[in-house]
Amino acid sequence: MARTKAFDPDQVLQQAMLLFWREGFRQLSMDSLVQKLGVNRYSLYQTFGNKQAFFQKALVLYTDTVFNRLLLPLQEQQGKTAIVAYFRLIQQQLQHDQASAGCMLLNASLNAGQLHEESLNLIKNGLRRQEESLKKALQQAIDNNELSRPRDPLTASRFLASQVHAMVLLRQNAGKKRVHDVLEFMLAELEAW
Amino acid sequence: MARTKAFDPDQVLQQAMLLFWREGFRQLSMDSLVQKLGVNRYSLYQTFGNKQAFFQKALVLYTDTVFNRLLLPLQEQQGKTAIVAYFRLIQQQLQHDQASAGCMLLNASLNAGQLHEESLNLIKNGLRRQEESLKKALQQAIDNNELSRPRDPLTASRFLASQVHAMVLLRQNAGKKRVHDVLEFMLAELEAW
DNA sequence: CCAATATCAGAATGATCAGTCAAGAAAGAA
DNA sequence: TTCTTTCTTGACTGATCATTCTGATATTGG
Repeated sequence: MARTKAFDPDQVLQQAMLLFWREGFRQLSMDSLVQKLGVNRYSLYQTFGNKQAFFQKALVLYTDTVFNRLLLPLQEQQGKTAIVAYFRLIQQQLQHDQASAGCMLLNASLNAGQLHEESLNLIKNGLRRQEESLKKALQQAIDNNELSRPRDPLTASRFLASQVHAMVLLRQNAGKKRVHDVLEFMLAELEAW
Repeated sequence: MARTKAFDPDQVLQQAMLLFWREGFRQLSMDSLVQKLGVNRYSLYQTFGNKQAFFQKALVLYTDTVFNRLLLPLQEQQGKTAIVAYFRLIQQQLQHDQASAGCMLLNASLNAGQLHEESLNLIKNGLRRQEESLKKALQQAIDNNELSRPRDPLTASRFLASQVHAMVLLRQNAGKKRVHDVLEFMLAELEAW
């Protein structure tokens, strides 16, 4: 019936996601995408829509394949164990070279001014899921009497989410070892909770 | 001998600093600066140099008048008291409307790709001063036996600096009350150190 | 009041940006 | 084969960017 695409959209979207993650929406130009993806401009527009839609698709892919996957320990394990497992997983992920790009959701939220509402909603939802997963695990920890002193689960979950964000952002400016050490310190504090 | 400037460079730089702080180097165009400062393009170039130099001057002004000033409690007080006073000052500052712009140094460091080396050095030095001020106060706290258990001052100072950064960044995405609550939580944790 | 000189204003330059167009190439259906 | 549909290509548009030029205009020392 018609000519077939000369590229695999899924694979190209994956590559584009990595680029948007590293460079951000505004910094990454369509010219640059054309060059780095090896796909023609117009083909990109026909396949993914305009730049905003393209970024959004990349954001969804990131959330599904990276962000949500990191939340699994919080959902599959219980209480304090789940929280520690989550922090350990973050610590491990931050040792990868890729991690110097930080978190695509956090990066995007800090440059919220350049984005459109749909993208902002995706970001907000992702971060809300993170906070709620932490809150659920914290509530379990409280119910199981795992904490040495009482803490409000809502504020504590926000505190813990901020801790994770701080480590991710630290990784963008500092080396792996430093992040590992500070996270080890943080885990020692958490053990004393 | 010659005509006098129709504007006060110091005052204009102050305004420009607020704009660069809020909007960032790349997002804030010279067109926009011309319009918002009410000063002619060419006059800006003659007075402050190119955009990069202009941003750098704004960065220096920010460091001198905002960032370093916030470090004073760490230098004027001692040990744990100094640290708590610093966190309290941060908490108070984050209640201002202006604070939703975050920290100019942190913002800039997270968009390091857009900046030139001189600006990056200014940022690195500022953040290093923060970390070292915290380390000094921590060392005092350890020497005075103010901590309930031993902690490595270097890692702990990096941890505390990250805490502050996390709160500042939280303020960019969340409302004042939320930041206040989480910081109150953090101070309660710190009390137990 | 004059002349020297710095400032001002707006237009102009060349680069880069997102997005579009028209013509041709490929792939399957008939 | 031939036709139709979709994809590809590279040039093109108009907007925005940082920076500079030019021709005034204003100020101040003499």
